[in-house]
Amino acid sequence: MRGIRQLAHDLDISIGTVSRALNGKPEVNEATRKRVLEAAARLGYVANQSGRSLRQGNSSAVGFVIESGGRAAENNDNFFMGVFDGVQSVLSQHRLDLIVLPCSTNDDPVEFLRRIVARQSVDGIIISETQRIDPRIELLSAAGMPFIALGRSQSGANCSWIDLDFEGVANQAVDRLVLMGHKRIAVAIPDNQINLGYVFRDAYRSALARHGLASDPELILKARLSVEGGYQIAQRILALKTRPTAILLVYELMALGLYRRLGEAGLSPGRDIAVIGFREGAQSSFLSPALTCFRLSLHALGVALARSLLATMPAYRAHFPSEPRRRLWPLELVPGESDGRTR
Amino acid sequence: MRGIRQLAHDLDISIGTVSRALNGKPEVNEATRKRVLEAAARLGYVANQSGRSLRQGNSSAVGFVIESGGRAAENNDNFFMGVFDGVQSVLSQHRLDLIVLPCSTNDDPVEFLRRIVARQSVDGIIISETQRIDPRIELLSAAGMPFIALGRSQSGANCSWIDLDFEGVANQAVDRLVLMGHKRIAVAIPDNQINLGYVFRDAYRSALARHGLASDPELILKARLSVEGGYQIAQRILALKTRPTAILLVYELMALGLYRRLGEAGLSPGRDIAVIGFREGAQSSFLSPALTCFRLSLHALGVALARSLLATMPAYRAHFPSEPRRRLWPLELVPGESDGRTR
DNA sequence: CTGAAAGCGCTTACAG
DNA sequence: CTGAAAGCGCTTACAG
Repeated sequence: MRGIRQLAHDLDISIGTVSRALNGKPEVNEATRKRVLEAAARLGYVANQSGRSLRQGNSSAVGFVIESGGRAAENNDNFFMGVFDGVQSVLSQHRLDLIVLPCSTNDDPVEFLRRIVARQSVDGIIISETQRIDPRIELLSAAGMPFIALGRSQSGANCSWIDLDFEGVANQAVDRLVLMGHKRIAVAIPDNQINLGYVFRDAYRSALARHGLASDPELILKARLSVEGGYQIAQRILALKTRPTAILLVYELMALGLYRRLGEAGLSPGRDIAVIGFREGAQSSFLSPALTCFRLSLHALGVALARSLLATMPAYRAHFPSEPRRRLWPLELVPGESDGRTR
Repeated sequence: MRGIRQLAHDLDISIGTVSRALNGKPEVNEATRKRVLEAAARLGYVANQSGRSLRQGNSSAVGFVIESGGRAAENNDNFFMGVFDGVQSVLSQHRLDLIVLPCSTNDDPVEFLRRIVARQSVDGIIISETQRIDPRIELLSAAGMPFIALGRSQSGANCSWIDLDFEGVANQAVDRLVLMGHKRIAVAIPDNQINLGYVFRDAYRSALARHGLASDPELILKARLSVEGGYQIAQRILALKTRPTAILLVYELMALGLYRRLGEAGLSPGRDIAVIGFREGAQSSFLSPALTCFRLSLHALGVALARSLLATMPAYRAHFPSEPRRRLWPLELVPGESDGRTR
């Protein structure tokens, strides 16, 4: 005999009472509850999750789908670790567990998600790296699985999402650069279909237009979001007839490759070309020159993701009556040395 | 009606036959199997995981426990993303899923693990960031949960582990530096109880001893494994009466902070002090000077972890008859510019 | 080759 | 306040 049956037998009470005591049901006699709780702690009893899930029709877990391998691994970047922590801090208050589900770049992300949904091992899902057109959103909506996307998409008219405020970043960066006298401002965006690339490019164009500056297609540089991508972008900048005097990077670690290639050409970032990165990382202020970039709290972002997700789940909705379903997450400029303050 | 019952009803056969067909049991008539498989694909039927788990007594999942938040997030570093991918590539061949379980730095890692084990939602576990004395190992052994540790520990005489070959790295690095004429070689290690710090320090001392060099306690520098930790180490080096001429970093991103602080003092890494980092990252070769460091395949490491774990699981052991239970993972030196080649 | 039935470990109406 | 029993969705001996 094992499990709850064993525990009930040891205590000489029924499994129903044990279950009720453990789950904090109000009708249990306090003395009984105390005995049960003590025995459970002593024996290390915790309910088998499959048994609970099967009976209750839910899993008490939320899945967070991320990409693993390939490009994901090359982005030397712990963005998600910080976010997980924020998500978890909210979930744990509601006795929900966070399960991270890494989808290999070799697997089809849609099929991967389809299986997760069908197996019913999570009650809600957070998806990330949203594509411009993202069939996963359709899939989740059709399946009735509560979810939230980290990143906007053109798919899913009604779905919840939180996204970084790319418009705000582009505006602040362009304003700052124009104020310093820059007229030829380049932008580095990803070379794949991830939606943030389009969003950032459009925001950059609008910001230029606001200042009466035309957007030059040769200053929109697509590359991998990686250190190496930054190197290649510098390479392309160096080859231009008329070089930009400033560049805006959608991924901050590109700065390292950019710095390196500029250095090899005898150019100095911050002096010869102004550089503004995207998200502040642990390294930003230690680069030479320190990278001007934008700060956000990953923990707070995770908290917001979890709250907005729970707000879409019937069983938790009541706790989050006025939680926004969609949010642009603000970032705050952190001045560095890379944008030519000293020129 | 839903689930397998619905599917069986649609096909007008029993749920037993549907189950057998779906699970590839040999006794099913091929025509029947084909009908079942087609209907399942059409309707997107996938067995409810709780139902399966409860009946089979296993979960078809392996858990990978990592730390999230706090220090983990500050290590700007995608070590685990690459490893996950390797783990998954092996698991998927055995119809096992990978579930990553982030343990918040606010939670007690032992309690966290205890719950995971008790709930029986994974069949095997990979733990990481092994401590010198790690009660999790005791816990897993006592519970009879198959597991493998990424990182050696003094706990768990018989447990499986894979660890990086810190001795090999220390030996290669010290040999190389001594050959270049260095006699005062410092080492940067973590300021917490993670076992790799002790292992690396001991390996460094032995390597020095092999060359007849004494180990000077003031050259063993403890700091956080972070960019900032590297900055602080440079600070302390600059304050020393007799500075080291070379330094070995157990965490490669410390190099960024170190470079920065040396630069502020008008010193040039590679010229004024030789630097050797630990693991090659996406940035290593783009730093100025490019960091001399050590290469390993994260994917291959993940594959090895998964194989060795499966070798400890009764249901899979037969597939891995001669898989080593313990392994030191070799790293290969990648020469850069930071160790004073040019001096 | 297939069906009927038991039972995995829980939670929860229901009866007392 | 507690117990006995049903049943969540599966898989698998067992019988035919």
